[in-house]
Amino acid sequence: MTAPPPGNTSERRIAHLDMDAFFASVELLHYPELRGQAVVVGGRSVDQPVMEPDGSRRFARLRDYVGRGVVTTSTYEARALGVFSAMGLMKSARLAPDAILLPANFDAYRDYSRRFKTAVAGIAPLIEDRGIDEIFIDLSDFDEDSQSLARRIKQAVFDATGLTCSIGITPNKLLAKICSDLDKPDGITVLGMADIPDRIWPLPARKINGIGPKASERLGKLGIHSVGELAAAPGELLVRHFGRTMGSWLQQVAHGIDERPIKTSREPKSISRESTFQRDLHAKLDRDELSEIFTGICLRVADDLARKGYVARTIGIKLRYADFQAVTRDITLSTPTADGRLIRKAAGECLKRVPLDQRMRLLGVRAGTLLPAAELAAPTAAVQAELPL
DNA sequence: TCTGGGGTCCTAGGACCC
DNA sequence: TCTGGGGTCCTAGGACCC
Repeated sequence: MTAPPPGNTSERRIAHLDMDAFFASVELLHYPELRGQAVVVGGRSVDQPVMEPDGSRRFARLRDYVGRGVVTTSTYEARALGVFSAMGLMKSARLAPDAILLPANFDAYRDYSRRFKTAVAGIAPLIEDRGIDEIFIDLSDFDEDSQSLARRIKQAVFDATGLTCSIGITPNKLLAKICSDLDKPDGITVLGMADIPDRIWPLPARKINGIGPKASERLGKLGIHSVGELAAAPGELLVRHFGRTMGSWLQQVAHGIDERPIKTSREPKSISRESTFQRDLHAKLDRDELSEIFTGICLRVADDLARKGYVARTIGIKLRYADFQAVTRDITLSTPTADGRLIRKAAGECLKRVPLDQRMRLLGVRAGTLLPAAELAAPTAAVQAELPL
């Protein structure tokens, strides 16, 4: 490799790889007869397909669903009918009553997730995990041109899983993330900083990772809809409306600037479990049922902590009332723990600090300020020195 | 017939310490 | 009597992402 010219750092090459309709595509591997149909994955306690005497399979339909589930993923055919992730299943049933409904099978998705990540790592090892179905890859050290590199990675993913993905390759994570979405499914998009005015500025500001529904609505009220309009907006206007941090960030990203490095590993910050009830429950009227659920959630958090090897110094609860308003409470312990009974006790203290006159639809427990369990077991010399004899 | 579950990051006020 | 500021921890809420 040649050294970058003085006064000019060499441009990085960052890929974002996004699996196409991941959960739904894994399901289609198992039920190939559903290819080409509107298929939705989601819901709790959705029936597995039933094998008929003639060897065909009978699938649940969206119209038959009753409950509080949401769409986890849908095939492109279902999306064409207006059915997208996070939409309530009851609502999506109105749009696509005949769509096939399959229960989520997370063990299978995790398995395929490992497979595609391993396949990519065989080519390019500098990978940042971004969840079950997407990754960033640092390709800066390759000499190969981006198109052929992308084709090679996509082929490796397909060979390992039978699944397609879409890849964006650009100088940073921000642009790569936008670009992997520009030619979906099964696409490759490569661009450099010089392409920003033509390719990025016409896009809605909402396409930027970090500009969500609230921020894009506030931008809209300022007459800013596209990334280009955001780039043209006076910095002082953005800072006035969004604060200094967010305002200057908006200005940076609108010009495609993003220096965040690829993070190949990271420690978890919190571990939590939550549960939405089949029906809204009342603290007093449904006391026993609620107490059992609460303890169960605490024990699952304790189990997760133990399995992953962490102890937590803060324990918190989350509660969502029937009107969907959410409240949280948390408490810091003097000693970090992964013990289910201590977590239950701490969470119980938190629950006492919350109004319980309204019915609730959700209860959750969170363990935060995590510490590797090994560090608790072996206190440092400094800590030991402070212990009384 | 509304709206899952697992996360991260940011803000902001008050306590408390120096 | 009036006048400080910075830093960190704790807690609550909210935006956002997959």
